[in-house]
Amino acid sequence: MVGTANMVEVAALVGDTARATILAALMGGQALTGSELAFLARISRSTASEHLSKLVEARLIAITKQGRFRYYRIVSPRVAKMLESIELVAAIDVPPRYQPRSMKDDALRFARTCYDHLAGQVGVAIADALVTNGHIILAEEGGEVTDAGARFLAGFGADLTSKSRSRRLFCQPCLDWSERRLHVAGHVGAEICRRCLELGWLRRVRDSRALRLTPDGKSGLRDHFGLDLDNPELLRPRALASAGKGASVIPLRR
Amino acid sequence: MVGTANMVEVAALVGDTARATILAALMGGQALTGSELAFLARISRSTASEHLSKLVEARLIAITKQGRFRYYRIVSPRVAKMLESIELVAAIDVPPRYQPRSMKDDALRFARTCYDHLAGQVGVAIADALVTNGHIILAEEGGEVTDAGARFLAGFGADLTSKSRSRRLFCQPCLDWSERRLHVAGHVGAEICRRCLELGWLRRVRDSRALRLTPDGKSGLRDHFGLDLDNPELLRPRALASAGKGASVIPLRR
DNA sequence: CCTTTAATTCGGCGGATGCCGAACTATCGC
DNA sequence: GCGATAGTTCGGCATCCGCCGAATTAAAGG
Repeated sequence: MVGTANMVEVAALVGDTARATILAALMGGQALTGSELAFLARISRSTASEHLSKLVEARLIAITKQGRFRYYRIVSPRVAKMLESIELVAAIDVPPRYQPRSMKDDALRFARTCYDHLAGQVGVAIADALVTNGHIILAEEGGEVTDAGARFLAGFGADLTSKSRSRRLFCQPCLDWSERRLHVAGHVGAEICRRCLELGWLRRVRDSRALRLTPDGKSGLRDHFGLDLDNPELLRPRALASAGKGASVIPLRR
Repeated sequence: MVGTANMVEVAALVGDTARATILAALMGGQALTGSELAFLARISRSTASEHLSKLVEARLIAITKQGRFRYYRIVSPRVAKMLESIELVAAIDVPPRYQPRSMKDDALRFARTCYDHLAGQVGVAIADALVTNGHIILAEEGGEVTDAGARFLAGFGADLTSKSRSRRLFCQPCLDWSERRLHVAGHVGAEICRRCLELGWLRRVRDSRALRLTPDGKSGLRDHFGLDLDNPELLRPRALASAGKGASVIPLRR
């Protein structure tokens, strides 16, 4: 049967603990070296090398040589989407009561990158705030930036001009597998993530997809998005006074 | 790491030839019995039973008992989406020149069900026709039914009233892995598929996801959608004279 | 040019799992 | 009830493949 044979190969590649750990790490959006990935997956360099060769050959990841280093990365958004969809099914698979928690888990649940955009409680909270304030419309089947939202995001420093296609095309919903709620993906999501890192609101945590919220980020998200991240009720953004009226512009910093 | 462990399990389940064949068969949208699936996957009943137990336990498929028969089906659209996304990556994985062809392949390429909607050349051609005639807007990131499209589809006999949410929410694009072009999924896609089967335009092929185009279907698609399926240039629908003016109503038949 | 570090290749070990047939259970139709 | 058919469970076989360490290649840098 057409397609089936290769589908098996792809799924089998993901269906191994070491390789899945590698792919999950690369889902952080950063390119990593073989040694780093071997360390993260707790396997020897030689074993990692074998896995990486297979993943490259199957075109799930790509390699960039830089001197004696070889950087690996997810090859395309399509592969990232596939991995997300597997994560999502897997997350729902298991009754929540069985999900063990750890410090590391908590960090990931709080904030992380998902290929090129934000996920976790922070990602969901930002999405909720944008929806509450009428900046975007978000549903499982599609998302859209409103006129007010375009102004607001421009003021935030997100560059939405480059991909000029329809407003809807680049604001995609992504179901968060830890929160099981929607967050913003697509070009809009990528820009929000980029800008948060640029502003120093969030910083990458070494050897992890997790992101750490800085004091600047805490106040920035409060002032600009109406989010109080000290409050355990992260999911209840407050409407901004300025919502829809055009937003204050945040200067570039750092 | 949260999520990773189970993602491995899910992917590993798909990453076996017999199980993938079973899942691919169930992607046809019909519930099938264990014996049928054993036959399709060319394994013994006992082996199939083992595989099916695992798939049920992992909640990728569900079971309905009917007397001494047990019918298996894909458990949710989310699982179907995951399988599609794997198929898509797998299809792109392999350089086209290496794809072997067979009679069976050709039937699948021509027309098939994809969980609950149409795929293959016919699926893509219908989507193209709807776009050409201004009935829907379709892009990789989202789809939408126009006012004219709503009238047209109502005339065709598709029931779009039940799910009353936004027009966009139930017209989802789905990238066809054999054609590598978009076709219509979501509620709209499911209704088009249902109606084509109801009208006897397409019929299911035994033991396959493939669909056979009937003479009625050929004339129906020509008259109502402007498609000439005898023409190898399937992908060039003609604009309908009636497009946008409200469409003729097709009576229920069969 | 020699040391150091990154990465690959190879041989061999060991665990995991897909597979079957035979025995067993469940349900139908007579 | 009894035979027939659908499906499950179990034991055992065979194969696959992930893993490691040691040897090898590649590149950087003194």
